[in-house]
Formats: sequence, structure tokens, C-alpha cells
Amino acid sequence: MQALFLYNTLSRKKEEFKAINPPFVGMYVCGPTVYSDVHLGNCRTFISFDLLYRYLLHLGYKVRYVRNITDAGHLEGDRDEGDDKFAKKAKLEQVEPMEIVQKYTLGFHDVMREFNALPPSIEPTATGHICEQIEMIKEIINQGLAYEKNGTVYFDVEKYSKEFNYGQLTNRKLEELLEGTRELSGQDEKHGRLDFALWISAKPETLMRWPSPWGWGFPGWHIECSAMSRKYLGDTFDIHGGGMDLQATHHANEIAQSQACYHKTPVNYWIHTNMLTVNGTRMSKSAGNGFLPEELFTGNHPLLEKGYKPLAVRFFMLQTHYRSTLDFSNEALQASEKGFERLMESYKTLQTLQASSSSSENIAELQKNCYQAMNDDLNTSVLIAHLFDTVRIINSANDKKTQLTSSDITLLKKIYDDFIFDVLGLKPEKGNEKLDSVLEKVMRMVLEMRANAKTTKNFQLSDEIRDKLLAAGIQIKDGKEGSAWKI
RNA sequence: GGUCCUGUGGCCGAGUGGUUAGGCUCAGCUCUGCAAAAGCUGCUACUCCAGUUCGAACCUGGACGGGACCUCCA
Repeated sequence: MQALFLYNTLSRKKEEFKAINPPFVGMYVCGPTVYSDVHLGNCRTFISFDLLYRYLLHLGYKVRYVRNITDAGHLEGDRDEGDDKFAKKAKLEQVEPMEIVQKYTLGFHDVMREFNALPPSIEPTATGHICEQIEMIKEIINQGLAYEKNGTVYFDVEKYSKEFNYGQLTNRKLEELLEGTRELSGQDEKHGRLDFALWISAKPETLMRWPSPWGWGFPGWHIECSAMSRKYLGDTFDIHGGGMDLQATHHANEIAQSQACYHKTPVNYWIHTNMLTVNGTRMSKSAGNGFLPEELFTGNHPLLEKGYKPLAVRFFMLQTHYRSTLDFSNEALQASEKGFERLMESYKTLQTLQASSSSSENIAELQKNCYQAMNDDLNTSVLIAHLFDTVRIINSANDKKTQLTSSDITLLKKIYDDFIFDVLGLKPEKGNEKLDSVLEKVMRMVLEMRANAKTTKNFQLSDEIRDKLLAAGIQIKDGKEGSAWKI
């Protein structure tokens, strides 16, 4: 099998993936800030990394997948307002900040489960790692690359840039970065325009605060990921991921913090996923154009014509490459939903396929194509195109137009299990098993009755059965070997 | 303003120098008692202009359009 190539933001090229210590792989992904419901755009990122996680597992790697929960330290705009997003929301809802955190963390997990995303190996929280963050800030101060002012600690970007390349992830020079930044106002405590807070001093009314060498306060946003990734994955690890919106600020700062501490590049492969857009504009919390997964599943949203099943939505997302923007629309969703159903239907057909002694298809070639697509920077668009080839092959064989040997069928089943279920994380929508088995028996009976009506040329009755079943949501599919049905 | 990405058929969306992407839609055909399902075929796609090349959607230059980041965001 060929090697896996991944696009590395650091080099802006596809690079062959080589683990530091195979078969182990350390992967860190920036998780959600749990002060409100995750929207669909957030989900896309986590589904993309779920795909990478699943594929690495499929290839036999032992992956430690760390995805944090940000439950402290995110300020909303100007930091002078004192409270972070959690405390603000808590005041609004008149609850404890940790009630906010708990509520939206549970909600996030529910949604991820619906999308059939595997849970990460470790899901650390910022509030659970205050000590580690304080220790790391102390190290940066000891290196002379951070300074304290009135209980707040800042990272000194310009001083850091004398020794290290601050703009490496975004391919920009310090001067360019400075040009694009706002002037410091007279009241600013920061030395330099690009400096960012590592620790923020708390005001008396601040709800979430911890003691530190610099007084009561709370951590800045960027330090948590550096501290937690280092704790669980080491000074240098394999893969760090997140949305593209984090690249320029959050990830650039993460690299700076780690480099400042231990003078080593913290990550070998930086992977960034692209945004989900609505009518061409990025879906975001602040823009207010976000869909909640729940609204999508129920169809309860002015822009939605109907509800969509979670895995149909997952399939919709996987049809686009993770580094392309994906535009959200009813039409596109409905197209994906139909394709997804056809794919799942062919899996059922595959289970009932009769083997022939000869073969008219090259299934091994098809399997190779699937690996090739995935190895090319997880090209799921191409992978899915190949999978639709299998649909055609299966349906043709089912119609007795082509032949498959039993080893062909076995290999096809393996392709489905490997790529559709294990790697893409799709699966047929599960109903109630007991109900299904009863329905199966009832349907067998009904189809038998209809077949009898047809043999006696009582087409009025057979059509009535068909039409009434359709009205009830069951579609009859007549074939040479009798009739089948689907919901 | 700066940095960068992008412009593909009715819709979504791969491809990045010569060979079918794929899905959905629509039309025709095959199968069928009819329909559906399934299969086949078609709707002759690459924003525009100039250049490089035997050959360009793909490379280069320019124009126009869309978007992202530079401030919290997956």
C-alpha cells in the first residue's frame, strides 16, 4: 500500500506522513468553547478530524487523540469587561459558570454521538489544567519572553521574533503582521501590538478565577492548548489540527508559547480544515447565521425545507474535501441524502447477492483506488466516487447483468466495512430492532399477498397494495426474483 | 489597507498539462402488466483576455467576480 500524504500548513505542501514513534501517533485538535450550542460549522471540523482519526486507526496506528474542552479563559472582545464568555452567559442565565460548561459539554457530546464521531482518547478541560498553564507561563517568563503588568502576563511577540519565526504558520513577516494590527491605545498595558495575554488578572467581581504568582486571575485562551498538548503528547508530537480560523492567531501563538518554553517545534504536521458557509458567508456564532445540529435534524429552521438525518449530513460533509469551503443549501443536502440512501441500499443488496463462477469486474482494482484516494490527503470526494462504482457493480450483478464470484463479493463486503463504515463513519440508520423484525415478517406476508394478486392478474389489488404502502412510506421494488421493499 | 484562497455543466462538487470524476436534477431507452427500483445513454462544463506549449479547465501575466484571515470564532 502507498504512503499517506497529508497537507501540512507549515510547508504548504502535501507531505508523506511519518510518525515520530510508530505505530504510535499523537494528535491534538482544538475542541469547542462550551458557552453555547455547537453549530454545524464546528461539527464539520470535528467530523473532518474524526475521519483522519478513523483512517489512522484503520491503517493500524495506535492513536492518542486529544481534543480539549475550552471551559475558561475566552474573553469576548475587550478584556476590560472583566468576565469571560462563560461567566457572562452564567450571569445572563443566573447560574454558575460551571453549569454553563456542563450543559453545553453534554450537548456537544450528544451531537458528536449523533454524527457517529468516535470520542477522543483524552478530553481535557482548561479549568482542570490551571497548574500546568501557570507552570508554563512561569517558564516563558524565565526565558525572558513574557512580562507581567498589573497582574496580567503578556507574551512578548517582538522579542520572541528576534530568535524565532512568529509568522511561520501563516507565511508572513513580522513587519507585515504589525502593519495589519491596530495601534496601541494610551491605556494599553501591552508593550507591543502583537503581544497577547497568557494570564489575565481578575477583577473583584470576576466569577471564574484562580490564585497565581501574579495574583488572582484566569488563563488566556492560547496557553491551555499548549499546556495540555504538552502534558499528554509530549514536547513534540505528530499532528495538531483545528479550523482554519484558528491558524493565524491561536495556532501561531501556540507555537510561540511552546518554542519559547523548550526551544523545540511542538508539532510536525499542522492540519487545518476549511469553513462551512451559508450563502457564501462563513457560518459563525457572531454572524448569527449558524445552524444548530438539532434544527437540522428536525428541520425546524426558516431556511430549511425539511429535516435531515445526522449521517446524511455527515455524508454531505464528506462529499467535499476538508480543505475546501462547503456551502450549505437545501438542494445540496437533499442531493446528498438521496445519494447516501442509494449507497446504504446497495449494502443491503450486497448481503443478498448470489455468487457466479466467473467474474466480470475487477474488485481488487477498486479497493486500490479507494486507498489511493484516502492516501491523497484524505480525498473523500474521490473515495465516494469510487464507492458509487461499487453501487453500480452491486446493482448490475443483482440484475444478473454482470457476474461476481464469491471472492468478489467477500472483497466488496470488506470495502464497505473498511471504507464506508470504519473510515467514513457512516452506517445504515438503525431503527428499533424488535419492531424491524416484526415489520420484516409483516412485509413478507403483504408481498406474498400482492404476488398472488399479480399471478391471478388482479392488478387493481396489487396496485392498491403498492400505492397504500407508498403512502405509508414503504416503497416496493419489483425485480426478476420477486419484490423487495424499503422505507 | 495588508496577506492569502478561490471562480468547473440546471445544482452540489473532484481533478490541475493530453485519457469517464462522482452525486443530485431533467430527458430518452432497456426491464416491467403499469409504475417504482435498477441499468444504459444524453443534457457536448471549466469567469474573461493575452501568453507559454504539438496540446491548457489545469502553467504564466492581466482584468473582473466571490471568500477567508489580520479582532472572539471550528
